[in-house]
Amino acid sequence: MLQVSYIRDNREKVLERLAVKNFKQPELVDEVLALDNDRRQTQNRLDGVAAEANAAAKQIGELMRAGNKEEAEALKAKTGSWKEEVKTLGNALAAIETELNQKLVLLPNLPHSSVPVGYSAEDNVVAFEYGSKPELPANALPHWELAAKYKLIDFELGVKITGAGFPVYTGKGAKLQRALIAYFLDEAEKAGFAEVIPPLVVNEASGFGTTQLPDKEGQMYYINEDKLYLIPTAEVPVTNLYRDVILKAEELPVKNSAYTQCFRREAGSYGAHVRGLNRLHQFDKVEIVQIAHPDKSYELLEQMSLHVQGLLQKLGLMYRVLRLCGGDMGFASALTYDMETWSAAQQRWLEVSSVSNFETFQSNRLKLRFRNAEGKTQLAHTLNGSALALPRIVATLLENNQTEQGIRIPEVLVPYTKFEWIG
RNA sequence: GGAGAGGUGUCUGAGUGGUCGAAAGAGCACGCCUGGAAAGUGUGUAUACAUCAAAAGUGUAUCGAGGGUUCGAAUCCCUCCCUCUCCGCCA
Repeated sequence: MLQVSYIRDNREKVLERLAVKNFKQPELVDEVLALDNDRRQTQNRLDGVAAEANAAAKQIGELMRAGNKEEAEALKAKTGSWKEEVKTLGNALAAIETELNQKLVLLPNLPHSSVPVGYSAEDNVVAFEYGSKPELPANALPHWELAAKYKLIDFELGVKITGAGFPVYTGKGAKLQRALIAYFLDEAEKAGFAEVIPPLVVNEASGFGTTQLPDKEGQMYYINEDKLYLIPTAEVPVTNLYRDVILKAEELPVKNSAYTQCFRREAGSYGAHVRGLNRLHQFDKVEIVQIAHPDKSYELLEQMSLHVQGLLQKLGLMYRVLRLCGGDMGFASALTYDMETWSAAQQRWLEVSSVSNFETFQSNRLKLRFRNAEGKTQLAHTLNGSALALPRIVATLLENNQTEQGIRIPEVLVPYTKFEWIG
């Protein structure tokens, strides 16, 4: 969430930036500022009264110790009104803060100056395109049919034991999953990301820290009995590793990678675009996360983008990089690149990665800070990216690499799969 | 699931009504000492908010969370949360 002090000092800029994000309730900014003003005034008065009451209490203690009971009693008699006022002002302050926070969490992050103006996915800018469309055999199949033909993924079996969107990977399909996970983790390690295996369920505080809550609880599976959420991405547990932490400047950047399964309710999705592996309730993903010094975060974002692109290149996939426009960017992001691979049989682009810099938007909620050169605490920047999400990579691999003889496994994966062909 | 113990600063740990943001030790930082290091020694070492142009300073809050008693709460009372130990179950 945005820092109130920043909004206070940069009202015009905040409004101008929110407009780029196509934010519909700019009036919230002034409401926040008014409440902030209230808050400061109220706290000021409360602090003053509390100071008087504290001083009196201290004096009473001294008088009692000196055995001066009469004066102590006289002073006691005067404390009643302060007590009342402290309570009243305290309640008022709490109410103001509650309202302030309710409004504050509704404000999205401010987009970086390089973010293109736009309203929807149509307005995203293609920043880079790599590779060329593969030539497929005449009888080319979409991945869900390939998966059935070679017995790689059984969607119906998943429906039986769980429901739609929970595929069962079988045979070489299962091995391919494991190979991709291991390959992505190894590549992340080479790039300096330290692997962690976090819990797959998180508490409410974690969901709030990375901004899934309070807004997007509908996207997450919730375990009512224990008040825990199934993670929609490893971003949530991994970034929350550093909640309430003050890092040393020399510890930055913190770089972690994690493979987790991800769970998304994706309520209301249907149709051809969600067929097969295109959209699942449970899927595998390797995520990379960084905690960065504010001066370095954009440089690191570019590095993460290049890391993801390197993976796609080594897998031999045609892809493009999108610079998301303000209207299509996530709530918490300041700058996002989406990577999409070309799915040759479906004849469409599939999003396989999203790399974002959240600046201090998450760290402000997480209270994730570092000690800067002046020895003061300062909010760190958080970044993350998928490197990579498996299902659509698998979809693209199957479709784009299909031949008359079967499906060719990319060279870099063979040491992991231990087979070169599916077929 | 049953029984018990406990939550204090970076850590260990003292503190059962006032002088406690909190002893002591460890750690860490800086200095002295040293040819250099170790040892020794000295000093410092929470966070947030407010006030201020800013810093200094000052005020307020925070000893798991919330509420209560009291002039005054880390300390007493209530509720909740969490952790640990033992037993049971179990990969």
